[in-house]
Formats: sequence, structure tokens, C-alpha cells
Amino acid sequence: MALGKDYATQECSIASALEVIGERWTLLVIRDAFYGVRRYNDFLVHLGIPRAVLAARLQTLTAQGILEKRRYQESPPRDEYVLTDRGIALWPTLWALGLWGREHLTGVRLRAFRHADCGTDLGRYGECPACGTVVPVPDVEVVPGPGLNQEPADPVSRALLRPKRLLQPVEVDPV
Amino acid sequence: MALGKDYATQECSIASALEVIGERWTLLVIRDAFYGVRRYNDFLVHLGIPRAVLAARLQTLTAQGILEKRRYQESPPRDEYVLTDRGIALWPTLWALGLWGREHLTGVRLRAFRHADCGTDLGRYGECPACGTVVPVPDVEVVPGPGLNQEPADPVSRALLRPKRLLQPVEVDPV
DNA sequence: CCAAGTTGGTTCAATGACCGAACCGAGGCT
DNA sequence: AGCCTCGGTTCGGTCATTGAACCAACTTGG
Repeated sequence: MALGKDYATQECSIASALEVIGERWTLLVIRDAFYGVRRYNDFLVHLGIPRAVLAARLQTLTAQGILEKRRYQESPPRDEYVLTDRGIALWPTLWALGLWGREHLTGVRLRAFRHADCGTDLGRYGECPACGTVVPVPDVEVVPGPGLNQEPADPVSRALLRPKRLLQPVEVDPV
Repeated sequence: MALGKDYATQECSIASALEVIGERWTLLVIRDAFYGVRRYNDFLVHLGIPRAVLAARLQTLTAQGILEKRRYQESPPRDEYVLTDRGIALWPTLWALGLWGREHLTGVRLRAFRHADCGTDLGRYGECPACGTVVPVPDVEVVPGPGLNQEPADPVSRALLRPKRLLQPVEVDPV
């Protein structure tokens, strides 16, 4: 977007935030990172994003300290992208956005989000109604619902059909 | 963006939401609507957005039922754009985004948001810590802080320097 | 009445972002 | 050697955004 041009004059933390995460695809990359997607190729097939755009987004997100590029094997050298604390702090935003989309657009609940400790569905603000506390992101369990396509083409979507916690890396079956 | 092309396949309420409000400028238009901006020209000068883009955004937001175009005088015919319930439901998202921007990017608190009934600053989820309840959007009072430019060029920014409630229309002084 | 101003747009050419496909290089496997 | 995977880069074509100019309806000032 090269947002800075106009957004910078906005004297507003919302505008500043949008400069960083407001570009096309960016929030979907971050959503996938919460779902445990970590590798270039997995983002690629799961999002259907152009390669050049993905490379650019990963680079700016890394530069902004939202993702961290981390070497996870030496030979061949391979890196993964994981959310930093700053990235994890975006969870309430994503949660609110998803809630709005579900209630005002799709109308269907495709996945359930639960407090892993007690199995209770999260409330409107991401809290656990049973425990009365805000649930830390790693304690949120994602349970895919029946509304999802059960035979998706790409292996990442297939791996995400299993319940798992947020941030926990997806295990993509090699074909 | 003409997002639908790829986003539609995403089986995700976040993706659906981004199709509707993910385009450049859209969320800033909505933010301004919360601040009480209602008229084409006021959006224009406050955001510094190209006219054609503003017209396009207002049209899609109206078509999506997020804004409502409402005739407020007959002669000359003049319309204003006001948030619908669906639009007002975006407040938690905007709040979360603004909080993230303030804590992780700008670091400065430019405006205070308070529960108008008791004057208490809102908590992290937009609740009133004193009353222990979620504050309805029209009961949120915006108090501009000293970090803001006190002599902004455009009349809308100047009008917004006075404390007021969300959704309450701005009163722009004619020059 | 006429001229100028206000409001809310539309149109247009130029620029920039995004797209999909092709290519590339490092390293491993057989 | 030859082929595969992973993580990119490069490239031409297309689509969105930009800023400036133009336009139409109506009002106000003289």
C-alpha cells in the first residue's frame, strides 16, 4: 500500500495500526500464524497468495516485529515464521473481527474456540465464561466444526481439521 | 480490492469480514463515523482521501448495510452517512485495533475513552472497570488529549478537539 | 436576475500494487 | 548425474489508487 503517505498524518493509533497490518493479505497471514502455520510453503498453499506478495508480507511483518524468522534446521537451511509477543497481542483484534464476520456476514460458526483447561466456549471478549478469566492465547483450543469442507484440496487445510491449540505448529502430512 | 477472488474460498469469518472492510481507507471511514463524521465533505477533508475512493467506499459500505445514507434536508437535497447497527457492532474490533496500535506502535495515548456515566477510563475490552459492565457505544465519551495537534488545519479535526460521545454528530464551524 | 460559492459527486491519465507464471539457486535423495 | 523440494526473485499484464480537473444542482450575495 505504501500507506505512510496519507495515514501518517492521522494522529490516531488505529491509523498507525493499519499502516502496519492493513495491507491486503497481511491479517490473513497473521491469522494463519495463530493457527500454527509457520512455513513459507504452507502459507502459500493455504492462502493461495501470490509468491511475491507472501515474501513481501513476511518481510514487513518480520521487520515490524510481529513475526520472527527462526532457523529450525541447518541442512538444508530452513526458516520458520512465528508470532512474537507483539504479534500475539493482535489476537483480541482478530477475535473481534471474526466474531463480527460470523454474526453479521457468514452467520455460520465454522470453528469453535474453547478454553482448553475446561472446554468452555469463549465469550465475546475471548474470556472463559466458566472460569471468569481472560484465556491466554496458547490455552485456546480450536475445534473445527462440521460446516467446514471435510476434504480440502491442500494439505494444510486438511491438517487444520484436527483440533489443536492456537500457536501450536500444524503437522502437515507429506503426500 | 475486489477481494472476493481469493478470499471467498477461505471458509473463515475473518476472511469474510476482510472482504467487506479490508480495503484501503474503509476502516478509517468507519472510525470517522464513530467520531461523528457524517458528511461527504467532512470525511474528505478529515481523511485526505481521494474523492473517487471516498465515493466508492461510501457506496460499498452502504450496500453492505454498515452505513445508511439518510436525507437530512430537502433543499438542497443533502444526505448524511450514519452507522447502522451492523456498523456499530464493529466497535470492539476498532477498539482492539486501536489498543494494539497504542501499546505496540505509537506508545502515546492521544485520546481518552471514558464511560460517560461515571467518567472512568474504559478497560482493555471496552468495559467500564468501575461499573463492571460493557459500555454501550453511545455512552463512550471521547476526550482528546494534549498529545494532539491543537491547531489542525482542517475544521473537522478542530471540531473533534472538543470532548464528545461516540456517534454524536460533529459540529463543524463554518469558516 | 446574474455571478460566485457550496456540496457531492464523476471522469481521466498516471502511478503503484497485485497477479500468475516462469525462472532460479541451494541443498538433498537415488 | 538427474530430479525433487523449499524459498524465494523476476517479469509482463491487469487492476486499484491517486490527484487534478470537470460537472450539476442548488443557494446566497449583489
